[in-house]
Formats: sequence, structure tokens, C-alpha cells
Amino acid sequence: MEGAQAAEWDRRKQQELYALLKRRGFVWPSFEIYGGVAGFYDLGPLGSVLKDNIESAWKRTFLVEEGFMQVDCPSISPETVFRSSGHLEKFSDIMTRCVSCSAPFRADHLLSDAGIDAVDLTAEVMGTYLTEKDVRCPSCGGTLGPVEEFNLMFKTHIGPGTDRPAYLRPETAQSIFMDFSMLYRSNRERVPFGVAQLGKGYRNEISPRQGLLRQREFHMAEGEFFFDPLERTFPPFSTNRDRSVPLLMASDPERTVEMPLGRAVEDGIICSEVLAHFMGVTHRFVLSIGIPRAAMRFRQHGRKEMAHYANDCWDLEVLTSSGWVEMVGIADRSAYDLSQHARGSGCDLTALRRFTTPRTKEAVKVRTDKKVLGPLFKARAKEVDELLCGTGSAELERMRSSGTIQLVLKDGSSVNVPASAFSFETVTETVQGERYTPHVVEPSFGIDRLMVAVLEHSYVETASSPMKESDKDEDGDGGPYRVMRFLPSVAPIKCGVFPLLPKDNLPELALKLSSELRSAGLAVHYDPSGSIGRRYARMDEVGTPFALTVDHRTLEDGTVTIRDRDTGEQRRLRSSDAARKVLDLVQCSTAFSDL
RNA sequence: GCAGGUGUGGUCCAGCUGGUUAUGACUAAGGCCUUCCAAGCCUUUAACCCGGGUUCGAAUCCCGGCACCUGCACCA
Repeated sequence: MEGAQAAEWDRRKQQELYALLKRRGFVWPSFEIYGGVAGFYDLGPLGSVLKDNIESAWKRTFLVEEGFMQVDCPSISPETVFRSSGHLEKFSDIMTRCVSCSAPFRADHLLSDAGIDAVDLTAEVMGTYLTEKDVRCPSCGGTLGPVEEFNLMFKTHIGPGTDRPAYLRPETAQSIFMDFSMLYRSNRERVPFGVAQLGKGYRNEISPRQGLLRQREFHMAEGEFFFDPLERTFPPFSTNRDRSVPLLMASDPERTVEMPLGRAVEDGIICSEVLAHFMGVTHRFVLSIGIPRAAMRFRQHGRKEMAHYANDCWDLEVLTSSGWVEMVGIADRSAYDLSQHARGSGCDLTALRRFTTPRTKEAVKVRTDKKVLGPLFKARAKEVDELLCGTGSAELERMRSSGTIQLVLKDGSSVNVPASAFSFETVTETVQGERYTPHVVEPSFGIDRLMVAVLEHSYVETASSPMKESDKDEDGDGGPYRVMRFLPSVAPIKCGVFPLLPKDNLPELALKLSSELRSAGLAVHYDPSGSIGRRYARMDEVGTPFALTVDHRTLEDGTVTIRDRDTGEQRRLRSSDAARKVLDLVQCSTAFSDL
């Protein structure tokens, strides 16, 4: 069903990989000594570095290359935030359960089937209605149990007592919207601009089954790119216009079509250049951490799947042992989030659209004479003054010509204002621009899922180590030879350093070499024990791309061997050049074959 | 959350018609050997998911919890 490539992941291979991940210290279930809790995982010594390296690659793409500004905000937010964002409502289901067959149902769905509009009803009220209308279990006809609210957000409280409810964020994005004005100012009041945040998100999943793919606490990296919806073109898109990507359109969910992003925008398949640009950026980033091109596709959300305010939404999916899995969601969320928070907070979250030339506008202004208003209205003078200025000049003119100028004050009383209390003045105003709410395109990355994808796509099983002479079936059933073919940039350890034998001063030389590499900023692993083949194998298993070995020739001419993980090939280098060469190899500025 | 299955050293597994010193392999650690790809030999560490019950005696039978697998539901 999921295609030949997924089928290649039989259960044995998957277990083999997950055993390796635990054995070598990449990842394992949390709280194991207490029996564990579903949906929580610990990243071990290698896993946490791998995650950092993926995040570093992400920062390089979004912060350095795309110029996003970074923020780092709290994980806990007061309830009002999620009331505005819509999470309080959208993230919770009001559930009921059949007493006899225990099938779960959404109470609001059952009520609307019974002809009652259940929107905005509380769980309690829904329960009452269900009883009144004698709604029964649709599958077996049994009675329904109590109605309960289930929210996917973790709830907590700020301070003592329970009167300040708060939630752990289900995504990192909201704080960026709340900080919009500060960020707009940081960007010297110019749109477009992007803001990024890396951090944890929390979702209290009902039953997180697919292991690392669906966790209750997970790493996210999100970007929010604010732009003016009236700008039709987006110049940075030129870097991605010709990039060809596989698209699975909502109109034809059976067929993946490969096409350049530029054409997809022209043909109206992708809604804007901004959205297409970030699909291109995402494609480039995911390739850069080692996911093969063929294992990627962009899937467009259908109308129903998409939130009502969204214009267009594409998921980057990667083929894994669990089939195609969403790794990144790239959505055009229009002005929804900023508008919601503007309304909820009463604060202005708009930007200024500057006119190319400031517009001058002639306006007739009301000018009041306070010397007349003060003695006449005393304490009420201020209110009358404000009313006069607030009333349009045209309206005042009309009233003046009709003879009486009567204004109604807040307390309901009305006052007559003499015509001498104000005059009209024609002023010319220059208007620099108009305020508008920017739209936002949100690329949202699941870092843990990307890590799983990197691990699975890096994992290779072979019959024997790369340079083994005879391919004879070793009688030991130690399983296949396992290699993690990480790209050097994401590999947790960049280089192994070994003495060929633990004697003749070789360990001392190797230790010296290893500290030289460390000083150059390289994560190295020094290992003097066991046969050389075993040590290479250990490094292959954790995906270390290179290994340096000090041997007896080192004593004579100061050269060491360097081994390439994927081919097993070896070259000799001057020991004194080793650190720089390995650095070049890791940064991919030199190829192994050019050494 | 429901139904069914499963839970034994770091990993994979045997034992599970109650009584064993709980089997084996891999890995790991130490040593011998070894001049480049998991070689060999010796040694060592290390396990019955948690809690309760039945029983003279529980890894084994029963109940509850937790976790994992399969299916259903859920996945804004």
C-alpha cells in the first residue's frame, strides 16, 4: 500500500535500527526505571548532538541564509492567549462514550445530527441536551455516558490557586504573533521580515502510538514570514523559481507531479510566490541534512483539511518505515493570527504600507473656541469640546444652517452650542501610508521527525565491512554489518582517532592527534581497544564519517592513514595536516578522493 | 480509550502443563595475541516490567497498574 520502498523496511530491519539507536546512545524511552510513559523520549549522548546538528543546519538556512530574526519565548502561556489563537476551542473535543459498547463520540456532532446547533455550548449543557433529546449510541443504541471535555493542551496554573489557568504551548508560533510590534520595530518598521523560534511544543495526545513520530513533548522549529498581501511578486523567489519539486496536488491526490516552483505559481497550483519560496527553502534544507530527493514530496491540503482562514497549505512528507510522514507544514495563514491577537488584546498589530509618494489630502477641521466653551459649560466643557471635534465638519455645517446645534452628552442630557464656539479650518495633511495587517506564511518543522527520517535514511546494512577481503559468510550470527551514512555536517562524531596497536608509543601519538582535532573544533572519538576492524565498525555504526589511524610508519615519516566510512578507502596524510584536512572534509570543501 | 496479543541482562531470545545454580547468542569491560576492516583464546559485569494475591514454594497461575505490538477510535 505504501509502495515498494516502505515495504523494504521489514520488521526485522526496523528492530535492528531501533536496537542500535538504544545501544549506541541515540534515543530511548523516558522514565524507563519507573516503567516508562508513552510519548516521551530521552535523547542520549549521540542523539542530542544529532538533534543539535540538525537544528544548526536549520538555523543556517533560516537565520543566516534567509535572514530571519530569532526569538526565544516561554513554553507556558496564560489562557487568554489560546482563547484568542483559537486553540482553546479547536484543540479540545467534547467527548461522550456509550455505556454499553464504549464507543467514543463527539457530543457536538451527535447534537447537530439531532438538529441542535451545538457551537458554543459547554460540555454540561450538551449533556443536558443529549438527555433531553434522548440521543442514543449511533452504533448500538445504548445509553450515552457523561459528557467530558478533552483538550489536547497540557493545563497548569500560574501562581498559587487555580484562578490563573495556563497551558503549555502546543506550538511555538503564538509568541511570535504576540511580539509582532516589537519585532516590526526591530526590523526598522519594514515588511516583509521573518521570525524564527526553536523550542519545545507539548500535546497531550490521547494515544501516541507511532513511537518517535508522535510524542507528547517534542522539538519544533518554526518560522513566521510576514508580508504585504498586496505585493504580487517576491524578489527572493528568484533563488527558487527553477527548483523542481514533487507536488501532490489536492486536485489529484493519486499522482505526484514534478515541476519547477515558478511554474506551479504561474499555473495557480501554489497560491503565492512567498509560499512557493519557502517550499523551496524547505526542500533545500531537508536535502542538506541527508534526506534523499526521491523520498520527499509536497502534499497539498484539501479544502476540508485546511483551517478556514488558510489560503493554501503544503506538507513536506518523507517516506519512512511508517509510510509517508509529515515533517514540515508550510501554510499561508493570511492575517488570521495577528487579527485574532489584535482583537483579543486590544493592541494594534498592524504595519504601515508606505505610499511611494506621500499623499496630500485637504481636510476641513473643526476648531473650537475654548474661551466660549469654558464659561458656558464649565465642568462639561471638555466633553462638549470632544464631541464637537468628533463630529464631522459636514454634519456641523448642516446643523448650523438648520439653526440649532444640539449635542447629546453621555449622561443623556442635550446641550445647545452657539455657532461662535467653533469655526472651520481647511488644512492640507500629508499621509505617509496606510495601516494594514500583514499576512503570514508559516513553515513549521518537526525536528524529532526529521531526526527519525535522517536516522532511517542513513541506516544501511551490508554483508561485511567495506574493505573486508573475503565475503565469506562469517559463521557468527552477529547480524548484518551496520552503517549510519550521516552527512558529515549532521554526524555527531566527525572523526575517530586510533593507535593501530596499543603499544610502541602509538597511543601517545594518537592522543596528541586527537587533541589537535579537538582544538580545531572537531568532535572526535579516541579508542585504543580491540582490533582495528572492530573500532572501524563501531565508528561506522554511529555514523562517524572519517577515522585517523596512527601506525608504525607514523613513527618513521609522520604520516597517518585516513579512512572514508562509506568506501573503506584509505589515504595517507601528514599528521600535522590532519586536523585541517578533516575540517575541510567535514565542511565538504574537499572530497576524499582529492586528498 | 476499547478489544486481542506481548513484557526475561545493554540487545535478541530459551524456560512459562508451578520447585532449574534462569539457557544461549550478540554487545560491553579487563587481559593475552595481533602491523588496518566486527579474527581467536581466557576472564568479568549484568535480567524475570511494577504492585498485590493464590501457594509450603511464582519468571511460570490470578487481579490491578505501566509499556509495547495489531485492529478500532483519536491525531486541531
